[in-house]
Amino acid sequence: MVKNTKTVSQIPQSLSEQIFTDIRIGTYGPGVWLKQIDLEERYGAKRIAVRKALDELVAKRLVEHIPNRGYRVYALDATRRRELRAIRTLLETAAVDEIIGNATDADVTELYALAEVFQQASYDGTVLSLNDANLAFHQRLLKLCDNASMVELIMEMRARGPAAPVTRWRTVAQLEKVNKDHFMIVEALADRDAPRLKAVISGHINESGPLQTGLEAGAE
Amino acid sequence: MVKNTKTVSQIPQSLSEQIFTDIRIGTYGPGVWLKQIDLEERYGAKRIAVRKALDELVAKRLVEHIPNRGYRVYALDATRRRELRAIRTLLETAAVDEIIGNATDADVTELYALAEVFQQASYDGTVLSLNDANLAFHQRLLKLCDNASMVELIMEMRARGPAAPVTRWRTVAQLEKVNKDHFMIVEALADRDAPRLKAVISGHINESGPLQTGLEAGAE
DNA sequence: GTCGTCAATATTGGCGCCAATTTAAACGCC
DNA sequence: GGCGTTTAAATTGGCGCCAATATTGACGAC
Repeated sequence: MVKNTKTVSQIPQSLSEQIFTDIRIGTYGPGVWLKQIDLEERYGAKRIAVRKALDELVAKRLVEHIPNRGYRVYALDATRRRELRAIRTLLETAAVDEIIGNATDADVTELYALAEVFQQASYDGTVLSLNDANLAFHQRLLKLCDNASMVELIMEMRARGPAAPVTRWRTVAQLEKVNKDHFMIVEALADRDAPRLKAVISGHINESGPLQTGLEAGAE
Repeated sequence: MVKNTKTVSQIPQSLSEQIFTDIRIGTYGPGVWLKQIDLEERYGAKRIAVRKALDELVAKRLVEHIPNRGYRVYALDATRRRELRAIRTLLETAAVDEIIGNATDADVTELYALAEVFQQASYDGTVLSLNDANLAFHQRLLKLCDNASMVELIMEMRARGPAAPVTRWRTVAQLEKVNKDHFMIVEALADRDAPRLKAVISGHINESGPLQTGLEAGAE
């Protein structure tokens, strides 16, 4: 129906977005030091650009800056992750009422297609394409929310969460769970069933990356 | 009871905080261009520091950056303000349950004292001291919320809102309303009455700066 | 008199260089 | 042989300079 597969932000990427993507993919794990010289070489960028990008990532809470030491990938502890999930649950379930109120049949059809794209990617896709497909699905869903500021905030909170390989898509079982969730979301939306949609989304946030092993954060 | 009047962040202020304060106070109104040279002189800072501070404020959504044009104070339109109020209402009412669960009698006493400090400042205080007193009250209230990330987020959302003289503390009547709200908040908290506290806070957010005149935003 | 064009001015923004600080290593002392 | 101290290397971070870009004002044509 729709070919919105990986048209998220392909070609014109700023440096901070490139680094962001690499953090998401797992190139730089939690706690890893981001040396300016390395980044200069890797992305073929000048010193100034690297610093600016790093400062932007600090503002986005993805990287922490320690004066005269450098920048390192932020490592969320278990408490922070829990708090973040609580915030996301609150925001994303709150958005449901508006979403359901605005959803047309065409929207439901498109979302179903995007859920299928993700399912396909979960078999033959890379970590990157999985992330893209997942992002596309959720962005399409949130587009139905009138409150644009709320949508931005939700996306920010999603970005703050732990990166991909460490906590998500870790096992096939979890991937299956996510897939199932997506289709349940579409279903609940098709039925205009707000309570069910909220329940599914809540579960999607809180049960997709369960039982954190706790052996991250202490890199280097 | 407590002398926490203006011990918010007095002496060791970063440049971005200084500019932030000036925006809040109304030195720089919405839409005003922040020329780097002017800021250099005003705060006696170097060019680099000014740029870094401005970039930080951009990240905080208080200033917008237009390439090769410069930085200007962000001017929220009516829609954005409404959306922001909705977000704040959602977050701050959600925090109420935890707040009530954790509140001790000592907390209530301290909050009452802070409400009185604000009341005093509303008679003989400057715009700055009013802001400080208001901030102190709300920070003390939020300290009762376990979810530290949520508290941070709420403070961020508060900071994103419109600055002081334009929309808030505009009339004596509004100031009275705010004062009354503060004491109603303390009262509802003393009674551990969650629904009432939520209602008061919701009103505090949505009715304190009512009926925006609409004659801001177009400065320059 | 008004509009379009062009020069002059002002402002932003990138870059290489160097000082300040930290980290790692080597050395010598106990 | 282990540990504290000193020295050397590496990294970060600030700064002045200059090019790129936008804006203002003046000039001239219609």
